[in-house]
Amino acid sequence: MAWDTEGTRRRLKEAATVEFAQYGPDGTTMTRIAERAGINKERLYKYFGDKESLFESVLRDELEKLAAAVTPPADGLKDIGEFAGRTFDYHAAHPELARLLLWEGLAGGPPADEANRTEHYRRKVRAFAAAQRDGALTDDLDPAYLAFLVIGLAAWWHAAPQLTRMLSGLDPDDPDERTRRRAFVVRAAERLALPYREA
Amino acid sequence: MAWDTEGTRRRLKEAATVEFAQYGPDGTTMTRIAERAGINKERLYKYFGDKESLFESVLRDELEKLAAAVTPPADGLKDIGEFAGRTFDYHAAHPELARLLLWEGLAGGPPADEANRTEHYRRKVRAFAAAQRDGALTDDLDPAYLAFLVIGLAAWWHAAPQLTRMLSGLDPDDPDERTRRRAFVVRAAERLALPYREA
DNA sequence: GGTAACTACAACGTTGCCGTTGGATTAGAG
DNA sequence: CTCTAATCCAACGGCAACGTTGTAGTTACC
Repeated sequence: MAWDTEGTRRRLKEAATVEFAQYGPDGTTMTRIAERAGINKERLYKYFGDKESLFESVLRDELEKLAAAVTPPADGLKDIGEFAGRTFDYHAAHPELARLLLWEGLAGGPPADEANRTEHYRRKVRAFAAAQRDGALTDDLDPAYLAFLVIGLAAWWHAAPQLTRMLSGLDPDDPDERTRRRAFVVRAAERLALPYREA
Repeated sequence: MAWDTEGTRRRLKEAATVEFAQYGPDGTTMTRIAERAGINKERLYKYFGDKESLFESVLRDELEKLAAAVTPPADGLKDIGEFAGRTFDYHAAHPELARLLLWEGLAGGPPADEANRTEHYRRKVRAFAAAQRDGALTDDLDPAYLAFLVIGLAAWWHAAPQLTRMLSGLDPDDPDERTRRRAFVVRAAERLALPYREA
């Protein structure tokens, strides 16, 4: 069988993603990551260094995937509901990302890949501000906070799964429930961000 | 000096609250809790059992404090903006609670004190539904989701502190920044939940 | 004064994880 | 075939955490 170092690397990182998302940086063990990947633990250290570096590497990858999958709408955010809906879809399909972000936030250290991410968010804020100037979005709210909140609309469900269960009593994995949540996210984003319409 | 078993208990729990909020259930050590409280570790086990029980006890207490401090408005939620604002104030003044809730959510086990909390939330949802029937709130949105989102409005800042820093570049502890955030929360809640007004 | 409860202190056994190492296998490249 | 590089395997040292225990001192209460 041929050497497949890229495959080895990929399998390790996939396993690390699952484990980190599930158990967090503290609760995850390097041994279990290696076992899940079916690869010797020693490979982890050769490829990724220590646990912290591995976590950052995992998070960076997942953020890149999100950015690639959920492109901002070309029409200047006037369809902000759908944009929020698509962000929600991504998080629903990839719940690991939200969890990784929450672990990172709770850990409290400096964010991984901070420079790139900051630039990415600043671009988003500028797009929101531009849409406000065009009248596509309400100028009643600060664009940075608005962008922050739209992200929250999509991710908050994963941040407090206990609350959703206690509040609604419904299974988050039920397809109907997911559809309802998505519709809510879309409408909430519209109510928040669109200029008031005539009643 | 007189025995002060209640004081000992309280000091231990306060120390545990700080440590758990900061480092999470995994990152917290019983030894450090005892050191912070200035009380021998062995007392922890006599009073609270193992680490998991202590965490649940801490969380239960903090939730009770929130419920006692932020009472639902008597006027049937037509002033939902202020209600959201007061919830925000509480979380801003007691950031431990949000962090404890996030740790709990990420851990994934069954929520501490589930029965009481479920009942508490169900009451909230009924209040929202009643306000919708009265026309004080829009009936465009599911009351459970709406309640969930209003909580999120107040807590999301603490869930993703990296994002707020990268998006706005501002210090969350700056008083002016806090005032702005509060105003945003109030307006966002109103835009979300109040019936459309004539433009 | 004697007894029971509370507390302090220190050390313990056990367990588990991190990150490393040395050597044995396996596969490709010249 | 030989040399190099990737992988596996097993074990290691070091450390820190959990939860317990035994002993000694302190306070309340009868």
